Amino acid sequence: MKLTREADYAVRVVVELASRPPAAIVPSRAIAEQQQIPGAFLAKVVCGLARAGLIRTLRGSGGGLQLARPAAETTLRQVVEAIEGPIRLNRCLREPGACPLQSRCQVHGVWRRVQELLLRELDAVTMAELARTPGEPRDPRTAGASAGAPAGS
Amino acid sequence: MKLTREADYAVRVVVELASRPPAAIVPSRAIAEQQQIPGAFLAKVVCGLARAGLIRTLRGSGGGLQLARPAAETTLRQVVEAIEGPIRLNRCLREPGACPLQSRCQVHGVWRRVQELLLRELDAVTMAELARTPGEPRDPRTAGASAGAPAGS
DNA sequence: TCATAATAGGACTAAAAGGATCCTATTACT
DNA sequence: AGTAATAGGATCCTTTTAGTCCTATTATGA
Ligand code: FES
Ligand code: FES
Repeated sequence: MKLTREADYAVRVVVELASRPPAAIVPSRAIAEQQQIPGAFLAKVVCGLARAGLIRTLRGSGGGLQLARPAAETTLRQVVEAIEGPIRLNRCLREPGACPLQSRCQVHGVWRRVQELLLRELDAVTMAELARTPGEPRDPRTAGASAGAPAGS
Repeated sequence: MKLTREADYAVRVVVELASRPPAAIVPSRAIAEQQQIPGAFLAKVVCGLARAGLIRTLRGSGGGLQLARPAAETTLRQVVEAIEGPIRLNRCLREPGACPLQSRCQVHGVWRRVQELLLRELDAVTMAELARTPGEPRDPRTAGASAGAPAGS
């Protein structure tokens, strides 16, 4: 019932890319330092993101990572599912027929409803929104654009 | 991002108990058959539920499981958390300070909001509601206490 | 052009959690 | 007291997760 570490890192990577100028090429090492991700582990995360088509990678000297699409067109759900696969709260929601009791299972409907709610929520958040730093002004120009800033923990 | 199997089983156990007469004593074997849970694994699930105080166990011949409280007073969240521990979508929501970036992390607020939503939803569902079978009538023979071995399959 | 340095890509290994099973202690019934 | 039925806990195996290492690829500069 919790996000994997890899997915957490993935989100940070995309947010970091989204908070830079569009189509900027950023070496993964810079992202690792900025977001406190173990450098060696980052490679694996990047691989998953690239395979899902969310980012583009450029090898060789002067290479790095680049958003494949505008940040506003990538949702939080897409990033998480790129790493973890489709979000299904329970096994029977992933493989219909896995549970022989499904027809008379009273809880099934609840899980499905909650999952739908969760997905809708994650779909509603785009990387562009997350890129606007609430407390720390990364880019001064966009400082006034952000709406109500949620309070930190 | 998915429920553990053990928690899934736990919910079924409590629902099964809730759908019988109040304070009924049901041997775990009957529950295992009714809910298609591996009999040997069920012991572990039961142990967790009993330790959390959700059910009461009676050892020895004629013993079995029993709801510790009225079904209406136990929520879906309580059952899940009894097995999995507190529901926290991300590590930084479990241990504040685990992530050094928390102050400037843009995603944190989103996770917290979604988690809050999820918890509220699970809190709103009681075992009594789940016990009422929506469309399918439960087998009348097994509605009583521990009579004999229920008909197989 | 060729050597070199910088970079991502994928294979590999250790650790943790999940899933399941066995055996033992306890109770009631005969 | 003996016996059968039942939960409780300890234990083992499997799967997933987290992390590291090495290799292939590309641009750059001598
Ligand atoms: S069959 Fe899906 S939750 Fe029970
Ligand atoms: S610090 Fe909690 S999500 Fe980033």
